[in-house]
This record gives sequence, structure tokens and C-alpha cells, in this order.
Amino acid sequence: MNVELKKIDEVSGAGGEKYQRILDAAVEVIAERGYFNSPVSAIAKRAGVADGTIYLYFKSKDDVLRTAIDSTFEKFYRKVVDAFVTLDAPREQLEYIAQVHLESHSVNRSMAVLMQTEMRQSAKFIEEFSHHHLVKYIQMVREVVRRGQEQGIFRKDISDGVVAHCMFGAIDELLSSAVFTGREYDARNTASQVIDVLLNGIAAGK
Amino acid sequence: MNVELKKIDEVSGAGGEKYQRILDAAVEVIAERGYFNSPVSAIAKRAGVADGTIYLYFKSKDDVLRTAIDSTFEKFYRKVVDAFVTLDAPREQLEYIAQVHLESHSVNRSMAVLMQTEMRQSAKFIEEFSHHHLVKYIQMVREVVRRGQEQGIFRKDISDGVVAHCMFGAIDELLSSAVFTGREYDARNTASQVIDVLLNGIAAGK
Amino acid sequence: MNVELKKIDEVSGAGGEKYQRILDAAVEVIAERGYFNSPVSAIAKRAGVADGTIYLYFKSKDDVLRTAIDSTFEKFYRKVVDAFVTLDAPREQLEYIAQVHLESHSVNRSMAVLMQTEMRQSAKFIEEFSHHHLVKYIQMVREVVRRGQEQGIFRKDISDGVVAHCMFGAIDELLSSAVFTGREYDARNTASQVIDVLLNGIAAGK
Amino acid sequence: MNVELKKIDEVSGAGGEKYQRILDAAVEVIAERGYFNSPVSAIAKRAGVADGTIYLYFKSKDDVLRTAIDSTFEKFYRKVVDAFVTLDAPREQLEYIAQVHLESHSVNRSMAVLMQTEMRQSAKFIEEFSHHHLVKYIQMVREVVRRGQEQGIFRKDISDGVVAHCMFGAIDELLSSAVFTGREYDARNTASQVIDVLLNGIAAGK
DNA sequence: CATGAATGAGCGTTCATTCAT
DNA sequence: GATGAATGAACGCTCATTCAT
Repeated sequence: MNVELKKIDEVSGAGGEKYQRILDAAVEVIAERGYFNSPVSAIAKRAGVADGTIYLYFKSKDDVLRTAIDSTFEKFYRKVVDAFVTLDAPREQLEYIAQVHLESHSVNRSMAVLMQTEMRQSAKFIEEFSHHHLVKYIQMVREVVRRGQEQGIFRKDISDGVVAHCMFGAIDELLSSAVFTGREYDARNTASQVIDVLLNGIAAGK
Repeated sequence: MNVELKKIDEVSGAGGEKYQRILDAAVEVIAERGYFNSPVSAIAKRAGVADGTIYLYFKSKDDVLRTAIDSTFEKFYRKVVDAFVTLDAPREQLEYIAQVHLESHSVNRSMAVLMQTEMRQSAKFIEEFSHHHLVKYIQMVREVVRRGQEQGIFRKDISDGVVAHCMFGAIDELLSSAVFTGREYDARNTASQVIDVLLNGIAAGK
Repeated sequence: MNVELKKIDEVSGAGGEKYQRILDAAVEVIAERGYFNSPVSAIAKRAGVADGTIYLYFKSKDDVLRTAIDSTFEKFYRKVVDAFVTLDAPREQLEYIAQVHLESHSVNRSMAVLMQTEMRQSAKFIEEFSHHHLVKYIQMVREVVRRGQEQGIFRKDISDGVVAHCMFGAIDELLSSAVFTGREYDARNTASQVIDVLLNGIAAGK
Repeated sequence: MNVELKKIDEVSGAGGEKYQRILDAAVEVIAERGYFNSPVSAIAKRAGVADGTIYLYFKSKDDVLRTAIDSTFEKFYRKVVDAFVTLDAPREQLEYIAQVHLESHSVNRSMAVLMQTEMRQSAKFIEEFSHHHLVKYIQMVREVVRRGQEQGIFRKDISDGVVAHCMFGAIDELLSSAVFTGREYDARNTASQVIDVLLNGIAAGK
């Protein structure tokens, strides 16, 4: 894996930002038309390269999509990990995750569309994704929840796994709904609402 | 030859449930391989009919998928509406929706997989009907939430829309995760946990 | 051939005008949509019979078309032969042939369309037709021309074959043009014009 | 393998006349079997290219046929127009048209067959272009006839339209008959006979 | 005789991938 | 490296024909 990342860097070194151009073009085109309705030729055209050139940088059409998703998730993961260095409180950590997750919409709208659609197009793909990326997300949240439980901030009679899935699912659905309806929202504010529900529930107080 | 014909008759039982055999086969095959990786011929084979036979019952490949999803959701919707006749309390209503939603896994695992994948694709036809159904679900929950707010059971400072999406997303993700990891769960128990989180939050009490 | 005609009569005897209904329906449908765009099922529907029924009366879809054309031409041929019994003069005979040929448009417009289109759709079919029917037409005209030459009415320095083909072609093209443009014409008057050109030419008289 | 590649190169000569190879193959195959009985794969095979290659040069199967017919007629039309620059007399002009029309047989026998068959099919696209071309032919002749009438060479009591259709039909039928019976003829001589009939008629002089 | 559900070969077309240049 | 013409397998769908009823 490290090896592969290094190679990428080398390639994109010189004038080889063709690699990145192809990735971006793929995300855009696929977001607009769907994976199976996006011929490699359309991606190549958008990237401004010849069809065959794509195969100099990627093994297959599938590989382009996979790489784009992997790299997006990698960025998400790194951003969260970096912030955690100076962000200690479980509550704030959850809110930060929610916020970054929801921000993905505005950072790269095409990518957000793609993650809500193409990423889920086949059980096979999901199984892969579930194991590689989602699991990492869930782990992250579970650890935060467990730390909160240990600190007495969060209830101990609740499964951290269930909480983690609920949180991911809730945010993902809000994001998804915004993507499909074209609605805009304020990531910070929405994150705060979700965390409010998650922490305090909707039952009328006391 | 007679033997073979007899066998077919046995299989097809009453009369025209080739229609149903095709639907079931489609759901199975598409759940396994994805819509675009499931040739009509594969569906036909699984259903034990000739390729052309599918077009006696459906207008197109699209139509098969659409019909399968429509009918599944219709069943879900009706089940909930029926139960609501004798189930009044907002809290119980939410729990019932969660439970039926989670039960879909055991009722028809392939359909559950399919709902987690194909229903979200970007193809134009999804926008048409995926949303048609999801919107109905969200509406249902929003109404329950609003009634709870009016009755003073639920907090009034929270958007019913956000709550509805959170609930759907949380449950759907739990379902999805179970589907893809092959985990089993008890629908009633899981539903109760999710509703607990949703109503009371995870923050340690007072 | 006689045998086949007899059989047809027997079939159409009782309530078996299904045979004729199928022929008529085929001509109509094919005239409207073209042979290859006219499924047997469309012909059956128009005829008010089941698809399979057509195969009780005809060997194949091709056979229906062939039979319709054969029978139309047969009627034409008989009509001309009958009239010749009391119509002696070569000039009048030619004019009569032209008139009946041109009348086919009004007698059965669909059949006229079909003869101008589908009958010519493949070299194979034309070769058959050319040999079976057209040859008869040409022969008829050639004999009339030869008799006219013997009687000193027609020039002897002209090939009767060329004349016959010219006459058929000229009339057929007028008919065809009317069919395609939807124009109407008076068969008797048009026939008289064609024969005028054929007999007297268009050069200004001395 | 090298041998085979070399052979292909030899065949394809200069550069991109795959385009022409496909057109020629299409004309041949369609002339033999008819448009609807000529799968694209058969045309590709005859042209020595892969099925998909055809779609690099043409939009559809329809487009191949349309292009072939258009270009053939365009050549015919240009040849006539060019000759008219130095060919003034109406009589000679008619004879020239007849001759070029009849020569088409020897220039490209397959194309001649195709023009006698596919050009007249009922498919909608024929109405679009078959008539587009035929109308041009008829117009050309009508103008010549009218000029002849103005010059007092041709009778004025005869419709130029009828004459034009008669001439086209007569020649086309002679061509067609020769094509389908496999007969050969001398274009110049046959043209002269047809024009003789058209101008002077077959009635015995005075 | 008549039906029409069922078949499956065959079609036009697309597109991921290769490879000579 | 970069190109893009060429390939051909694969697809969704149609429809002539059959045959159990």
C-alpha cells in the first residue's frame, strides 16, 4: 500500500498531473451520469487525454473509481486524526466527525454524489468498501464513545457499536438527502443538531 | 420429456406465477451482482424461463427492478399503516416502524441487499422512484414526531425533518451493516435500542 | 397450382373467411408499416385472430405476403384476359391494360402501396416476382405489340420487348409516384395520356 | 501474424478508406440479401472489419445505406449537370440522361440492384431520401421537356410531369429487368431506342 | 379448429481494452 | 509516454414459430 502511494507520487511528479486530472474527471463524469453510463472515453475527454492514456495510469475503469473513493476517504480519515491531536473531549470529537462528514458535500459535490450512489451499486463493491473504509469510520466513533463511557459522560448501558452505526447512518442519510434533492445546508449547524439528538435524544426533558 | 414438463408444472404450481418467479429471480440476481452486471439472461435463467418470457410480463429490465422495489415498499408501508390503527402512542409508533424496517432483513435477505444498493444508484430511474418511496417513509416519521411534539412528549426545539432522516439513516445503516457482514440480530431488540438512543440520547443522565 | 387454389376455396367456404381476413389484414398492416416492421402478431390482431391461427392457413409470414401478391396479380391478369375477349384492337388493348394497372390504386390502395414497396424489398423476392408475374405482363403487352406490327398499326423497326418494358415501367412509375405523394388521379384519363405518349411520342408533329 | 497484418495493409492501401470498403461491402451485401436480411455483422465481415468498426464511420446501419445511395445519386446528378454545359439540345439532353441512367448497371451492378430494391422500401427513411433524389431526377427531365416545348420541338399538349415520370419509369424498368435477368445491353443503343419511342411513338408513321 | 404463452435465435449497438504508431 | 483506431464480446430486446390446451 505504501509502495503504491509512492509510485503515485512519482508519477504525478513531473508534468504527470494527468493522474489527478483523470481522477477528477472520472468523479465528475460518474457523478453526472452514473458509473455504467460513463464510458471511459467520456472520462478521457473530460480529462483532456486519449482513451488509452487512462490505462497507463490505471489498471481498469473500476480501478479509477476505486482509487478516487479510496483517496477521498483517506483524506477524510487523515483530517479527523489530525484534528484529534488537539481536540480531546469526546463530545467535541463526535461533533467534529459529523461536521467533516457533512462538509464533504461542499468540498467536492461530485464526490459526494458519487459516494451516495455509485459506491453502492453492487453488493460486491459495498462489501469491499464496508470492510476497508466504513469499518475505520465506525472504529473511530466506537473508540470515542467508549472513552466517553469511561469518563462517565456517556451512558454505559448502550452498545458503542449501535451508537456508531446510528451516527454514521444518520449523518450519511442527511447528506444523501441533501445530495438528491439539491438542498444546501450549513455543515456546522447541521452537525450540531445531529449531535444534539444523539446525545440528548428527542424526548421532552425530565 | 413428459417428466420434464411435469416438473415444470410442479414448480409453477397454480398458474401465472411466472411473474413472481421472475421478480424473485431478479431480486436475487441483482442483489448478488448489481443491476448493471445482471444480464436479463441471467435473471431468466434463475427464474427458469426463456429470456423473451420476461418481456411478456415486464416492459423492460428496468421495469422488473422497479416493480420489485415498489411492491416491497408497498408491503412495508401497508404493514405500518395497518398497525397504526391500533397503535397510538408516538413512541410505540416509532418503535414499530424501526422494527418492521429491521425485520425486512429476515423476510427477504436478497431484497434487503438490493434496497441497500440498487435503490441508491444514480440512474435517472432511481431519482424517480427511490425518492418516491423514501419520501413517504420520511413523511410518516415526521408526522409521528410532530404529533409527539404537540402532545409534549418530544422536544419542540428540534426539526422533525432532521429527526426523521436521522432515524431512517440510523436504522438503514444498522440493517445494511448486518446485511453485508452477514451478522444476525433480533429486530425487536435492535429496534428498541435505536429508539432508546433516539429518544433519550447517549449522554449520561443528569 | 390448381390444387392449391381449390384448397383455398374449400377453406374459405364455411366460416373460413379467416383466410381472407388474414390476407387483407396483412396487406393493410404491411402497407402501413413495412414488411419487416409488421410482426405477425400485428397482422393477427388486425385480422381478429390469434397469432397461431395464421399458421393454420399459411406456412410462414413470407407465405402470407406472397399469397396476397399472387392473388392480386392473378385478378389483374384474369380481368385483362376476360376483357380481351371482346376487345380486339391493339391500341384499345394497350389502353385497357394501362387503365386496369392504374386503377389498382383505387381498388385497393394498401395493395398498391405494398406492390410499390415491399414487393421490391429484396433482390431474391424480385427475381421470383419478375419471373412469375412481371413476365406474364410483359408477354401480354409484347403479343399485343406484335399483333399491331403485323397489322401495320405499329412501327416494325422497334423491339416489342423494349416497348413492353417501357410501357410497364412508365405506368408503374406514375402509379408509384401517386402512391408515395398521396396524389389522386383519374385512371382512365391518365391511361389515355400514357398511351398517347407511347403511340405518338412527344416530338412536335411535322 | 505479420503476414496477415501486411496483407491487411496492402488491402487498405493509402489510409482511411475503410470508410469506402464498408460502403462497398454494404451495397454488395444489401443488394444480395436485402436491407433487413443483411445483419451489420455480414457487412462488417464482407468489408473485412469488426462489427464495431462500422460505428466508427457511420451512425447506424441506416446511415450506411443512406450514405451509399446519396453518394451514388450525387455522382449521377453531377455527371448530368456537367455534360449539360456543352449539351444544349433537349433531345440530346434526354438521350444523355437515359444513357447515364442505363450505364449505372455496368458501373456498379450491386448498386443498380440496390437502387431497384431498397430505395423503394416503405421504411420511413426511404420516404425521406428516396424521394429527395427521385424528385431531382424528375425535375431535371421536366425542365428539359419544357424547354423543348418552348422551342417548339416537343408537343405542347402533353404534361411535362407525365412525360418525366414515363421516361424515368421506362428506363428504370429496362434497367431493372436487365439487372434481374442478368441480361447485358448496350447503354448507348438502348438509350437511343427508348428516346426514339418517347419522341416518335410506336404508331406507324402518318 | 383456434388459441396465445413460451421459446430462443438473432438483431443493432456500445464500450472496455489493446496495441501499432 | 501518449495516442486513438480497432476490436469483438456482451447487452437489451424483438418476433417468427411452435405446441399444450
